[in-house]
Amino acid sequence: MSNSTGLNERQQEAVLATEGPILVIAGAGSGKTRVLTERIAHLVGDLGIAPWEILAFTFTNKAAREMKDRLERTIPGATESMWVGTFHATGVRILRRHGEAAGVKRDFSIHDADDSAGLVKSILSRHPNDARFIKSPRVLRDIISRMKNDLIPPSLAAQRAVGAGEERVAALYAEYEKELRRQNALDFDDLIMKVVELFAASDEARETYARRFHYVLVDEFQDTNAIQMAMIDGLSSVHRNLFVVGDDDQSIYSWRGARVEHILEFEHLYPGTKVIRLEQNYRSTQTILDAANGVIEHNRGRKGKRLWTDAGAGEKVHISASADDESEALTVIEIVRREVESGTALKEIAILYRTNAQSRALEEALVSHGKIPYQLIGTVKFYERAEVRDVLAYCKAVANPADDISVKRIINVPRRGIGKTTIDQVETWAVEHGMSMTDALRDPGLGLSAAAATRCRQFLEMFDGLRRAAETEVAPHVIDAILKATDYMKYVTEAYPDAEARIENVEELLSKAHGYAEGAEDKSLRAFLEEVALVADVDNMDFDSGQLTLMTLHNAKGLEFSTVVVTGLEEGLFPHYNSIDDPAAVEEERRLFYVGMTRARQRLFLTFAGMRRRMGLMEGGVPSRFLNEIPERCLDAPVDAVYSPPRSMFPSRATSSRWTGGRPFVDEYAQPEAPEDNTDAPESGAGSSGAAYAVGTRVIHDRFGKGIVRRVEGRGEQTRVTVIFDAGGERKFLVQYAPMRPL
DNA sequence: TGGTAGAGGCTTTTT
DNA sequence: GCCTCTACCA
Repeated sequence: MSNSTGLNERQQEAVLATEGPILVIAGAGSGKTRVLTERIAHLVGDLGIAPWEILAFTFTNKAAREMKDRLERTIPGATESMWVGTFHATGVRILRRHGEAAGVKRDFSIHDADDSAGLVKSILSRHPNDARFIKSPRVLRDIISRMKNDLIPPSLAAQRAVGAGEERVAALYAEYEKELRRQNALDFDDLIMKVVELFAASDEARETYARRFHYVLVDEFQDTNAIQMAMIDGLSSVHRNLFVVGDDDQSIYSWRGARVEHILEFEHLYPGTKVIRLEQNYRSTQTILDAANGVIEHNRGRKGKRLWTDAGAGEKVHISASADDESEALTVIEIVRREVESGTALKEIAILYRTNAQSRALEEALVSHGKIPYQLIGTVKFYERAEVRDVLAYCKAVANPADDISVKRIINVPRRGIGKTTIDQVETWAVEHGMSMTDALRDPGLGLSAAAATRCRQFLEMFDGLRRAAETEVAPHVIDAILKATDYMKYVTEAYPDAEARIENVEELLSKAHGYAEGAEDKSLRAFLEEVALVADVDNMDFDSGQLTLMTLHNAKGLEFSTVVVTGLEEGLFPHYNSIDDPAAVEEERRLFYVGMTRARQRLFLTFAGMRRRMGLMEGGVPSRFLNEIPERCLDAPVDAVYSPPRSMFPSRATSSRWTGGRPFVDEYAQPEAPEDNTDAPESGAGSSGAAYAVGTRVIHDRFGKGIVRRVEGRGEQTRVTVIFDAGGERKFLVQYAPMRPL
């Protein structure tokens, strides 16, 4: 066996077991990436398997690139014909070749999440009655996405619909699909789903791939959803050499349809599966592992494993409390400063948080401190900036003129006097006649006013010129032509006060296109767009630039750092409000915390704040239940000991907050509650004023007005009530502090 | 048609 | 607290 020295017994077993279905349960830091690459190297280098007979799925493009790089170092040239990529990228590859058998035209556009939401929005605008019952286009889009990921087509959704609401959702879903087809576009989910449909429709297509791929490997298997599983199953249906690596404890994407069950049930799905467990950790200290193990053991739905290391105990996990999010940020800076002082490189430090919104306080503190260079992953993504999206919308429309979402975005940018009225008119005509908007513009029956018609004709002339350019020119030249034809830079200069930064972004897009054209085989605009559509923010992370990294816990998956700070460990934030009532959701939050903790090699810091600005309001919080789940011997101080900041820190801040109305700092730690059995019991709790609340009590809140108590939890000082307000909305309060009384 | 100001919604996580 | 959408006026 080549290059496999230094592997432990279990790892070697995983590398060498090449035939049949294999499930590797790989704990955090157990060297799974190494096993994956060694295994491929073994297949190619020792067994003489052709690279093009191997297919490997990774979670991000970055992971794919890294795997290829590692392989290239072992076996130069091996990865050229090997398929290593995300499910989405692989789906596109298959659909460009064989999509037509599933009704997918070759020049399809890829609609990203924003495009899809825009499409849903325009559908809802045609159904004002439905729009009233659906909170936002995004919500409906997410519902549709979930159905697609669960392999539910519109017809099945309609069949299964219970009640008028679900029937309408199914109908809107059907219309959404119809619109995508009219626009010759696929959304993210389609990139996988259409492959599954293709395989179902054409055995020939399926077998073409299944015969070719003798070995199929899947990384991060715990985060695959139903369509991905169906795709994997189809692709491995001939040779059945399916090798999946995952960790049920690190499943954090159930909200995207991912199913841990795929790991838990793999052995039943694929009889004869060999299961290999990797539990030796090569990353963290024993103390960090003990802390993480202690937390994750509170979950029920897991296969169960216990990570160990021979790296030694190391330092205790550090816990610190701050009065509010601003001082938490200062604490973080202080931690970073000391780490750097003691010789840790900035690029070896990561600050993690549950929600992107938390990055603001941290970033502001870093900016005013001014001496710590940092990179922020994931907030305003490059490809989501308005100016970048504008230029890309031109590209997409030029590559696929049926792409109405893109056409609508650019038809009046820069301003050319084609306003809302005209656009609506064109769109209505297009939808009614089943044609694209650009075709509708050419339709003599459209009947625009003379002035509007002239402007539209001018637009079309320019647009057609760009189309001709796209047929022959490489991507960067087409973008150049777009910028010139529209005088886009001049528009940006005039339209935005921060034009300079925006121009830089456009220039960066252009240079990305140049870079792409230099390396890629297919230099066409369409190919470039494909590349761009599938990159995630994580793909652009740079860990060699000597900067501190700030990102969400989700983004930290698969990474490791010498020092990790997990911030915002408060009930309601982590675990998040939206999860707190659902035990399964809390377990996922716990897994997310587990993922965060196990990113750390040497030192782990956990911080929380007594008050936090949330959507503009100050809200108080108690330490996360997760902190109490860490064995005390692993901590440098007991949670409740750090959680008693001097009261004097508070009044001035608290009284200035609109939300708390000067409520005092909660200074005792609230124990996580026993499973609640009093959900609807009319149990009363005593408020600070001695007022009693029961389910159904009418109340008045100083800020939110009148409402009715829906739920009472806890007792004594910890009594919390959930109130539905007449004005709409539902909120949970600690009775003791809420400016509220019974009516 | 385009500009502006005020209201309202939003924030859980993303390929 | 910020961003986006809408309504209204020029």
